Amino acid sequence: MPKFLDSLPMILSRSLDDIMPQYRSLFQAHGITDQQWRVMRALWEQEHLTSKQISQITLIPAPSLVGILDRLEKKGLLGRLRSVEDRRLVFIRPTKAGRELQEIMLPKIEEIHNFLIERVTSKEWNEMKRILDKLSGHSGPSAKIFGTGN
Amino acid sequence: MPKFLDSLPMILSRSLDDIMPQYRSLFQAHGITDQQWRVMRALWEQEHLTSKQISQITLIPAPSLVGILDRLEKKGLLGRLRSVEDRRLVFIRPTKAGRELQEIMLPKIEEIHNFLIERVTSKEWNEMKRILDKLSGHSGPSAKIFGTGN
DNA sequence: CATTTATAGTTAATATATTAATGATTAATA
DNA sequence: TATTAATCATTAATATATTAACTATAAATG
Repeated sequence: MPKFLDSLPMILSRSLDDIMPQYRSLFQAHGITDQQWRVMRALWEQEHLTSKQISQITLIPAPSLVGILDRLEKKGLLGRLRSVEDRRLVFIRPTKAGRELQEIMLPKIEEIHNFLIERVTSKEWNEMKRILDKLSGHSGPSAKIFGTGN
Repeated sequence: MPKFLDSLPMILSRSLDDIMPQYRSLFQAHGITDQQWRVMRALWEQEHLTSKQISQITLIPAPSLVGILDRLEKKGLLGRLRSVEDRRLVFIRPTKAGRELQEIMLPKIEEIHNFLIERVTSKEWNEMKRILDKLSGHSGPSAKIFGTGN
């Protein structure tokens, strides 16, 4: 295999390209996009999040999030509310329709997830996460010495 | 860890978000983007590729590739040439400037690559690739029964 | 208290992803 | 051979990523 295809970015991109279509057909069936689902999903466990928090949880960059929230708001799936204590903050909450969508989609999402991870053993799954974490620099010796501090 | 963050898309996206900045600063220093480098890199081993082939190698979707090739052509890093045998094909070739950029950048890219994989053992690196391949459905029993045929 | 500094959300400009459709060309088939 | 089907590159429309800059607000500091 040429080295190019064996680089970490290409390996990860290839995996994403392989698995995302299996999720995407579900997203499309419900009229939302990958990133729009990420936001709705983030609101499942905590339905009182600021834009900043959603950005951090979903890994969606803040400038992208603005438009995504706009579209989800227009679809009636969530609402924005500016904080009164700190007027810089904007709280995001799912609407009734948003919560209903979450409840309909979550089981199907978990089905896909289970279908995927059934391809490996529980040990392999954990190994993969551990190794990826090391590659990201989140563990190992250097991680304890140099921290980004974010 | 909440289940959301433990999904395969989020795990892979997180890893990409962690490692790409290390490459990106190099790309920026040479005035190109991630995807533009992917194309130039693909032309390293075979400098006579069609758009279709580049799309497959780089995982860049064909419609995106059009603009990327436009910009690389405008920067004088590659040229397009329509095939005479099959006039549907367009051959892509790096220019002299393009080959020079490849030669300058490749060693630095490999430096970053080595820096990253030094975080894990050779065994772990291969394990990770094997497990990701299984998750993608490229190995294991099902892969031998159901093929996409593409 | 006045000024500086930091933070959250946003806008702007450019590049890329996604899906569908189109034009030109070639291959397959009646 | 005339027609149909398939293929490659491309365009179009919408959504998102990336970087820089900007606004409003709050915190820190002199």
